[in-house]
Amino acid sequence: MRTSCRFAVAVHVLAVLAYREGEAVSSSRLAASVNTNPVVIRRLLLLLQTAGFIETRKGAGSGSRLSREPTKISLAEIYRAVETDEPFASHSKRPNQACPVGHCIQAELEKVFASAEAALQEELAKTNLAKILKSVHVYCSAPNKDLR
Amino acid sequence: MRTSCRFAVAVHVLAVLAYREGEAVSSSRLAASVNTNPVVIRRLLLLLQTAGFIETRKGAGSGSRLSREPTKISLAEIYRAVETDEPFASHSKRPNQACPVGHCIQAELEKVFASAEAALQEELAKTNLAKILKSVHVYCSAPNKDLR
DNA sequence: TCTTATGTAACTCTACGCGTTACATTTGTC
DNA sequence: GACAAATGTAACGCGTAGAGTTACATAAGA
Repeated sequence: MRTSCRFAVAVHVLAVLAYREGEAVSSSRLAASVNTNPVVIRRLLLLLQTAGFIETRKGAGSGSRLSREPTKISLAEIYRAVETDEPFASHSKRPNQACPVGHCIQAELEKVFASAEAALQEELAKTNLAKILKSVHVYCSAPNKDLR
Repeated sequence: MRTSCRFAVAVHVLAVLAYREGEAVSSSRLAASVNTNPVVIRRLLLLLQTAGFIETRKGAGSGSRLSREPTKISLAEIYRAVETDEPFASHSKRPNQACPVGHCIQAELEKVFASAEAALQEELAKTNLAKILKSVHVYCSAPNKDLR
């Protein structure tokens, strides 16, 4: 199976930015929250910029902040922004076209893959960043504690 | 993303067995249709045996055949039989528990992942092997031609 | 006994994601 | 202008996983 944690980290990062409500957060601080390397975060931030979720500025005291309301960012959009491949992969080599099944199986599978992928994204679209953030607030009784 | 083509190949193999309607098919012939190595097929056949989709016998003239009607084999079952990992992966390292977001983001993500995975499988459950086979027949005007 | 086929181990090749270091560049501050 | 802080980005190493391949022991029918 595909096993990239980009989607998980992307939601995490955006949740932190939403939690900080417009304050600029550096890649180092985001990396400290995710527990990874700042460069990994910066690579991800580029994708989130392209998708229009965040703005990033260079220089001292700068960093990234949300450029869209958390209610306007669905998990499906985040998924599409950072996940390049589809969850399904077809044959690595072309099936034998002389076999009736091999001849048309890929076309059939493509339809199945497409509908499954659509169902997955529709489910993700039901949740947005604000909902995720709400859960964070529920679990976190002391929201003003120093986070890194 | 996860990118194993096991699911695609599994559907392909089962479709060939369904097409052959109970006739024993060797891993070599299945491999020829999929266009891969027989050992790759055999490894997959073991999973399909465990799932109860097929029976396999050794010896001359033997091979695998379906042990369940194509209408009784849904794509969701095939998916679960051969795909070990989930389409989503969480953080590679544990998030910073001192951060409010890091502290509870994984639990929230698990819920999201579970519902998305469920939606995906529900969509796959709408299709079964018989439907796939039907499409093959539609496309294939000469079903008795020599297939390998 | 011979042939055919599976089960399975062991190995290589390849691709990819993550992590890391390094550095040029930009931007704000003193 | 000098300095500090931050991003953008290249380059590399590491670990993992799937696919493909070879080889061989074992089973089963002819």
